[in-house]
Amino acid sequence: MSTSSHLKIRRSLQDRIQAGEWALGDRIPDEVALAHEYSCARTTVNRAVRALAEDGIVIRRRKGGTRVNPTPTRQAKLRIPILRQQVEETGKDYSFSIGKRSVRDAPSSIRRKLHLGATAKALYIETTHLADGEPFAFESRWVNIAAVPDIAEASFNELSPNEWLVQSVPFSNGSVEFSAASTDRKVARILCTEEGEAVFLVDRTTWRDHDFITTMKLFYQPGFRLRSDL
Amino acid sequence: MSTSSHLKIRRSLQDRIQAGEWALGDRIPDEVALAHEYSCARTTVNRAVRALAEDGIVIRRRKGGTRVNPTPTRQAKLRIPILRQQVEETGKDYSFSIGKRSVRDAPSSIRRKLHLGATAKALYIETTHLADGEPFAFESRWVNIAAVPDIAEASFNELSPNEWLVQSVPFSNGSVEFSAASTDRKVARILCTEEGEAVFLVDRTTWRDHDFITTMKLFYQPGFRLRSDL
DNA sequence: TAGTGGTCTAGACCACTCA
DNA sequence: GAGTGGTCTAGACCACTAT
Repeated sequence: MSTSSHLKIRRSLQDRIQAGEWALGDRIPDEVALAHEYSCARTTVNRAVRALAEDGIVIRRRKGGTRVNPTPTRQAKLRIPILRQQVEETGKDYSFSIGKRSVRDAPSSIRRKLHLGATAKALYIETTHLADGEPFAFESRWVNIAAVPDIAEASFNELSPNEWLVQSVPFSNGSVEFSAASTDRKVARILCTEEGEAVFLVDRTTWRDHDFITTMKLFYQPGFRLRSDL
Repeated sequence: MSTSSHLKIRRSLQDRIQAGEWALGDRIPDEVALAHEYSCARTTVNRAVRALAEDGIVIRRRKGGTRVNPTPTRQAKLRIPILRQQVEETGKDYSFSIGKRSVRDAPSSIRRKLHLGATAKALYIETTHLADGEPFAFESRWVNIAAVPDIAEASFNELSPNEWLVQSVPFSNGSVEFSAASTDRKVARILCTEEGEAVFLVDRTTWRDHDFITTMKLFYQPGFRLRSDL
């Protein structure tokens, strides 16, 4: 199970940078030199250094060479799991219950967000996600029916709207926003907590090409934490 | 400015997956077949498909082939900028002010977190980060002096503790946790907001190899949102 | 203009794992 | 055992950009 050579080189270079062999902003040897030093093909060095660049450790420019990133900005890769997975990872049973479900005129804020016309109808669904029967998160979602007509007939007996959409429109584009919110009376009741409590809020909007699909707000149980390594 | 071939192939494959040419869990052609189809070397296909695998779009196994990920888990890459950048990106002027600063016996919760001995001293610093003079975030930080002795003499006239540490110990490891918190009286006063208001909280711990360096809590102004594309 | 990274190729051998 | 991805090589040409 010998580690691959490009990985060894990658780690070696990262260690040398951490050890201070090159300071922030310093230029490190070019690929040909490193290939000679590590006794391998330039392609292999390229792969190693390219990986460091993708992680923001170094910055590369043709002719300018490769330099240690002078403004290190660590990036966390956040996995955004489906709620079912998020719950099951804690060893609990996942279930959900649909609260409201109706086709309505979308309010103007949602019409703007989803680029819908003034007369467009949208599907509104409220879902409570449960862990061992206890409320885990509350989801309030708008779906652009024109983009996903099948959803009008989905039963959501087996799959939550969340999962249904993921399976139906996988790998669409989207954006997420994380913030903190105070529970209003309604959300507090659903999450079995006090009004005004601070909860973690995820705001997510999804589209495919130029068709806006859905937007949702997800209010997590107080105490929820989203964790990631750097 | 023709796009590179591996990128074209990557996009083409992703489009074909989105278009439903292969369903979730389906196997896509192997590298040799794709290389023939796209009239290029297998190496080039490999790079394209490898990128898809890194994004979680497909799952690869030797002998098993490459399959469309049946449980698509989108991952957001969150840039975690230095606060100065975060403020300046909004077009405002960044500044900071140091509140408390003292060397103390670390409380037991911090000692546990940083793996410090019972007698270890630690540096405690409170920093308020300002945007155009208005409070933007409040930081409460513990530093393991044994790991970064120089920090005892740092003046923090130019650089905030945050920036000082990034420059002094770049590319260390760490973890981040995002959550929501209610402001207590002290934090509310510093952020010029009401007690009990919901704020976004970042909890971050950093180490180098096996030396624990620092841990901090960062309370953002109410209304702050952390955004990312999927 | 020259140096450096970006990409591509054709071929090779190996490691894993499915049947 | 055999099929597939994982990696590596040696060489080539190109694209960008610092000087």
